[in-house]
Amino acid sequence: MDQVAEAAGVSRATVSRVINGAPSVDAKIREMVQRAIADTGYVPNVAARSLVTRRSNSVALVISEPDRPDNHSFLNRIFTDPYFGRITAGATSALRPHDIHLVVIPTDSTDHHQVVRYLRQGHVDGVLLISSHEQDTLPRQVHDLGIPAVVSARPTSPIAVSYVDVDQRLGARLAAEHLLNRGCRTLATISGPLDIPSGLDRLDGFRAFLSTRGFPSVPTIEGDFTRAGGEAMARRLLAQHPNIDGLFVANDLMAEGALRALQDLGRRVPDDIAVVGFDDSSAALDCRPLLTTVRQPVEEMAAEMAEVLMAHIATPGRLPRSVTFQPSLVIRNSA
Amino acid sequence: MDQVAEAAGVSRATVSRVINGAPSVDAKIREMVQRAIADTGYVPNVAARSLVTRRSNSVALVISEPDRPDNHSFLNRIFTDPYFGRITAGATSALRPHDIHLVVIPTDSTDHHQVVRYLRQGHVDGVLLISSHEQDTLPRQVHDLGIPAVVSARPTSPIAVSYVDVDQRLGARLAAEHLLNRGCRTLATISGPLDIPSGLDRLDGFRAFLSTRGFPSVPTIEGDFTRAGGEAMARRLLAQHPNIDGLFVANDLMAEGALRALQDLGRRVPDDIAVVGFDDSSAALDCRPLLTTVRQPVEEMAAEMAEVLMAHIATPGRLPRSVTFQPSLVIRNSA
DNA sequence: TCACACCGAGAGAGCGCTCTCAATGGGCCT
DNA sequence: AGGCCCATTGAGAGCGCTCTCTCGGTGTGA
Repeated sequence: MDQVAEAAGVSRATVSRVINGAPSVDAKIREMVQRAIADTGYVPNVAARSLVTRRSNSVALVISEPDRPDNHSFLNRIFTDPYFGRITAGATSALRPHDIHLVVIPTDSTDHHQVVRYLRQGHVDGVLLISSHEQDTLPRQVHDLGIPAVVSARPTSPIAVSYVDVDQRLGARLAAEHLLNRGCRTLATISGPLDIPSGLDRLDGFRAFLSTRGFPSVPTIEGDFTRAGGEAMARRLLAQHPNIDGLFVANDLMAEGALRALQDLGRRVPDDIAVVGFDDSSAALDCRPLLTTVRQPVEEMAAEMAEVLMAHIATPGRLPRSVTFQPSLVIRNSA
Repeated sequence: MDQVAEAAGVSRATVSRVINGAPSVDAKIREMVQRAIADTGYVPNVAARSLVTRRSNSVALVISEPDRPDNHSFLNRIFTDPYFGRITAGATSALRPHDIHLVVIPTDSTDHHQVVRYLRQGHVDGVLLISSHEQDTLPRQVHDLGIPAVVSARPTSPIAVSYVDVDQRLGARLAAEHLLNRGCRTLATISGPLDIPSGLDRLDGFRAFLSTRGFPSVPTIEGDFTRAGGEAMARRLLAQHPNIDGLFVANDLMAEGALRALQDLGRRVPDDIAVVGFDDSSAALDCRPLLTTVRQPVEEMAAEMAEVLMAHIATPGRLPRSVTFQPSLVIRNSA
């Protein structure tokens, strides 16, 4: 930096001002400094900068997955579910204009300690926390750290924290309505894990709406949000209730598996049985027939999370607030 | 830190020594300091530390994907292909004991500039670079930066850089051998993209071995390593060559798609046509029938990449070296 | 013409840590 | 017993940057 200052014939302070875009610099001097920077190939030292600004200009995207008793590692699940790619894309797009970097940290409950230590050390200015598991203690721990944070869904315990969510119940209702409108009269659902709020809310919303329309009870089977789980649950569901003609599956990945099971069982979709998914992820387009599904604007939600987080970082005392997005129905070929 | 020093009745220097595990500290004093640290809840400031040590204790995992003309974003591809989850898991496991953090940076060619800037700024001590695309300029750019780096595959241009790879040709040979041993006599392959070394090498190895066994020409169709691509290519291949009885698909994801196509076409697997994949990823277990495939020890390879990188970081002048892993055949039900 | 205000640039003090170098003290050798 | 050496600890100088405070210079109004 001293080199640059000397090359431009100014003081370090002025070089700093130019780099940080301070308005009070003469245009000519600014230009000289910029040329000097280009000539010397100078790159600011981030450590020194954050030492004084107490900003790292990066935020963590912590993806907290419960450890389930299956043979797939949580990393594998995270990198296989298109949902997380959309989250990353959305957050990145919002952060990039502010030149803030995203550090992706996948975790399961076994290394919460590591994550907390990382956050405490001040590597990042704030946290985007993707946590859906009800028993997950990470939201509370992060909250107690006092570091700015935004959570991806309504927290299960009453923590004063900002969050962004989609109206899950409304989404389920859209699915139910559509199935009824098509003429389906024997509805069923493969729910998500019931220890996850989104799983619970979608099931609740689906049942609640149907009961107002004269369907007091609906065959339900609990799934795990994976493709293989969807396939297995569909098989089991149809074995128990062979005459189902409308199926709501709580996410697209399971719906993809369910469609495969239905095909194996010789059911035509949507003629014999109509299927509606949830998410509108890329998996919906991998399905045959193409999946009718409830669209969750995941990218926009992640971007909003990032915006809210940046606001919290900029204004430390800011009160938590929540933002709810509306889902919409995307009609394709499966229903 | 001063607080801790005062509480323990020692100097800052001694506190620093305790934190960094210097051996020359009296056991009693060490203990006092540790208690003081616990009492005060002291956490070292990483920025100040890296300012003086010139180490960030984190490395970047840069996943560079070519931008292909499809409707899925590269982020979606990265977060959908199980391969990257395995890479992350392997690298993490090797880095964790050294308390080094992994910053995952997905990128396509449009933001190489951003990535390079990030690396130049000294956020990380080194780079694990996952880059397979032949025209990818990132390996060269990273190399020119002079920052320690390890690449995931044999670089296409002759760059003096360490890399870790699997013996692709041998893997393809294992597949070919297995198909012949089963009695298949009309073989074909769905290759990977031919502008990617792994795609090319697998095709080459497959053909080269078969020609030594009296099969001078093998029907080949170029795929794109995606599930949908595998399905489409399998359809096309079988339309042109209806009597194929043995198929080598250059990765598991495409093989999954191919199996789906074969099922649609009414071919029984493996009785009518045997299928061998490549990777042994979790997708192999999503297949019906379970996929016979060439196992690539991706986790181990990623861990090795991390080890080599740490060696480079510890010894700046170290000469580049390459490590090649052996693939193995995993026999399941599809062949 | 003078005083005042305001704008732009420089000087210098840290940010919190590590690490070298010097100092102190105890043990051991002669 | 004296001296020397090694083992520990303390003191203090930076690491590279930002930012406040100060100062010089120019413009404006009376």
